[in-house]
Amino acid sequence: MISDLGDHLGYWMRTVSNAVSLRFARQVETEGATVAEWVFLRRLYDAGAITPAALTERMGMTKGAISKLADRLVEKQLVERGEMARGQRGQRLALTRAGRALVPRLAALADRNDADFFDVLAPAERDELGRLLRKIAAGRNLTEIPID
Amino acid sequence: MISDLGDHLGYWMRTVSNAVSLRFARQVETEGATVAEWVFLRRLYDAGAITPAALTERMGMTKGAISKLADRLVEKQLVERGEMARGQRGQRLALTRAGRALVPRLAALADRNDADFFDVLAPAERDELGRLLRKIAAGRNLTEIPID
DNA sequence: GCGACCAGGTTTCCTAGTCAACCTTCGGCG
DNA sequence: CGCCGAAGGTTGACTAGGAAACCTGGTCGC
Repeated sequence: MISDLGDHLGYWMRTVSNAVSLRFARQVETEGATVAEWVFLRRLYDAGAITPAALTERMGMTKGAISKLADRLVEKQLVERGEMARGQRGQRLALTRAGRALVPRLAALADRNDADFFDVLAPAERDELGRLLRKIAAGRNLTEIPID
Repeated sequence: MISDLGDHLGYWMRTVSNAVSLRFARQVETEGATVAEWVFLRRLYDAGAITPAALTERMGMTKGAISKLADRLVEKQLVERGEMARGQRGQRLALTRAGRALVPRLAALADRNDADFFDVLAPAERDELGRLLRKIAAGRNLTEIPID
C-alpha cells in the first residue's frame, strides 16, 4: 500500500497556504496591490532604502522577478529608484510618499485577514502553529526575515 | 506602530510552504513530473476513474487548469481520456499502465521529501502541526481531500 | 415536443514567476 | 596599468495557472 496524499505535511501546508494567500490576495486587490507587492513595500518601509540584491534574499525570489516587481511599483509611483550613497554598490530603492501612505492600509488588511482566517484555532494553538513554522524556517535557513 | 510581516501566520505559512513545495518540485522533476501532476495522478490512482469536474473540486484548481493539466498528462501517455459508463456525465480520466507504474515512485519521493524536510521537528511536533493544519482545512472547508 | 437554461470542457488572453543569456561596473591582482 | 572575474541588474523565452468567453449536449418546465 502506498502512502496517501493526506499523509504528508507538505500537502497540508500547500493546501492551507494556498487558501490563506488567495484570500489575502483578494483583500489587497482592493488597494490595487498583490501579495508580492505588499511584502516588497513592507520591506522598504522598514529598511528605508534597500538594494534589489538584498530583496532577492529576503523575499526568496530571483533577481529577475525582483527587477520586474520593482518596475511595476515604480510604474505605480509607489517606489523610486535611485543610487546608493557614495561607496555602496547597487540601486537604492525607496518608498515614495504614496508608497509610505499605502503600507499601513495594507498592514491593516493583513492583520484582519490573518485574524479571520486562523480564528478556527484557539489562541494557544495559533501560538503553537507560529512556533512550529518559525522553527522549521530557522532550521531550513529560510532567512527571509531576520529572526529576532 | 504597524504590524510586522513576521507577526502573521499567513506569512510563515507561505514561506514554509513555498520552501517545501520547491524542494519537492525538484525531486519529482527527476521523474519528469510536476507537483500538480503528482496530485492529479495520485487522485486517479485512488479513484480508478474520475471526471475533470470532480478533480476541479478536489484539487482546488479551475476547470481551465485541469483541462490543460489533463492535456499534458495524456501527451505524456500517463493518462487516458475516455467516456464515462452509460448514463454518467462527463469524461472518464484514467491512468495508463505507465501512469499506474509511476505513482508509487512519486509516492516514495513524497515520503522521503516530507520526512527530510520536517525532520527538524520532533515527532510529537510533527503530529501537532498536522493536527493544526487539518483543523484549519476542516474549518475552512478546504474539502480537497475527503477528511477521514 | 420544444425552447431555455445549465453543467461540463475547451480555448484565448493575461499575469507573475523562473531560467539563462546578456550587459555593465567595480575591485583585485599580475 | 590593464585585464579578468564576480556582483548587480535587465531582458527575452517559456511555463503554470486564473478569468472569462465560448461551445456543446442534456434535462427540465411547460
